[in-house]
Amino acid sequence: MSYSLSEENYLKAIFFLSLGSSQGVSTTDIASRMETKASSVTDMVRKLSDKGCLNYKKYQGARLTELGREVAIRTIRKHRLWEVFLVEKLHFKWDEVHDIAEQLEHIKSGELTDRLESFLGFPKFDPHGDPIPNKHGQFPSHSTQELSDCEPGDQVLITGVKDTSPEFLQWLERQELHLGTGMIVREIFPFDQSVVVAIGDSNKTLSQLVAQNLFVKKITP
Amino acid sequence: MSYSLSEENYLKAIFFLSLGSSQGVSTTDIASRMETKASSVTDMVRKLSDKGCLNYKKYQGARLTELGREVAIRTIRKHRLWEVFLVEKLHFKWDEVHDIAEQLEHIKSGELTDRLESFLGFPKFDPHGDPIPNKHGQFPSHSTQELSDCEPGDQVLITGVKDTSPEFLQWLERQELHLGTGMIVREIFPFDQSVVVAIGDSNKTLSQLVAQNLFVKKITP
DNA sequence: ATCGATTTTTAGGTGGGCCTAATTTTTTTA
DNA sequence: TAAAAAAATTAGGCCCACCTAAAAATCGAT
Repeated sequence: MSYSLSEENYLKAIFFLSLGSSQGVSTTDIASRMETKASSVTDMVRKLSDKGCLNYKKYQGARLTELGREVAIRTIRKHRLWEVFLVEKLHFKWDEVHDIAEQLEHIKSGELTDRLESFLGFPKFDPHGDPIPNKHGQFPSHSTQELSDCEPGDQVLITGVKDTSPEFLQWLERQELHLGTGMIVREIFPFDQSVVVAIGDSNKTLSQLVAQNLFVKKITP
Repeated sequence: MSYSLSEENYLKAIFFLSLGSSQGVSTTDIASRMETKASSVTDMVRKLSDKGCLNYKKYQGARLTELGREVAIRTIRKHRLWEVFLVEKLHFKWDEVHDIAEQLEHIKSGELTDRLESFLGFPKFDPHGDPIPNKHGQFPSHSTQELSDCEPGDQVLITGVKDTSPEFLQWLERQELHLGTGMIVREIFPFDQSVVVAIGDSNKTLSQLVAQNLFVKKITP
């Protein structure tokens, strides 16, 4: 069975919307994420259901089947591997790769994906710190601890970003905050939840919004 | 202006069909090359004409405009660069890359193409010996001398193949005939035009059909 | 429980790219 | 040069992915 570009994009969207809730995903949420109309979603959800990728009953939202999950994960895998390629090999910046990877992820060839993975040295995370599933669809474990949930005294490494928009990524770039950057949480201001961190011998103040979008791993020194 | 996958494929087909004749390209020829129906071609040719890629008058065939030529060459450039990537970096065999490159050639990003070219070291020829246009659309010169047109005594290098079908490429592989392989033409049998060549210290007999599909460069020792 | 708001689906339409069948134009050949 | 053959176009329809507008189902508040 083969899947169109649109089908793959819908399955990916539904996969992400399903994370952290065992409920079916609503038509509206899918429409909002895909930037289409609810009626278009109904059409596609029905079609994907016919193809065995979704469980769907009218007015009850969509749930991925095992098959749908596989297709979604395969697509995510390709997307993230291509992002690594674009950054590591072609020296794109991490805020420039999303749109191109969005196209590359639909190239059909399992052999290509696996060879690309090998060529890249079996990376576990993409340039934004998101985990890359292996060819069996298993994700490496990764931190989902947000900087905003840390406490003064914590020593942490930046391991990923929740918001991967070019705007946020470029801002991080200008602040010299990268994956792997280590810092110590000094203080959290109660009135706006902004976070003061020490990096090397200088301090930086990060807004709550920024802190909520940085994934970190605590290191026990 | 953006071009769909189909539009790019039509322009590529018309480009190749235009080579070596300044006539317009017939609907039938395009249909045959694209494996579609003549009526579909009429539709698309009209559309591409509206877009300024073709000059087309009813019943008179299609001629590429400068714009159409640019789009075609850009697509060919991408195709051939990706083929180099697949063979050189991912170690695909030369008979395996066509279908994948056929998909990759439609990825939209001039920046990607140029960075890929640089990453690959500005290759001049693809794995089948076909010339890769540079970013200005200029093709490097290459040999179009067929082995079948050589004469006994000629020393030649294989520089390309005319037929790039997997069948032919695999056959060459099994015969240990590669790009860059050098040989001396020993004899051409008049009754079937088959060619005897010496490679190292052994002789091989190549059928006329094979010889007509091998491009060579004569070397003056 | 019912009314109103919200969500979801249905109905019907659009453009892209393709098809078959019928028709028209051009070319070939007798 | 007229008839036959070939090539090209038109007419009309299909499937995909999308849309708007209208209808139906569900949810929430009183």
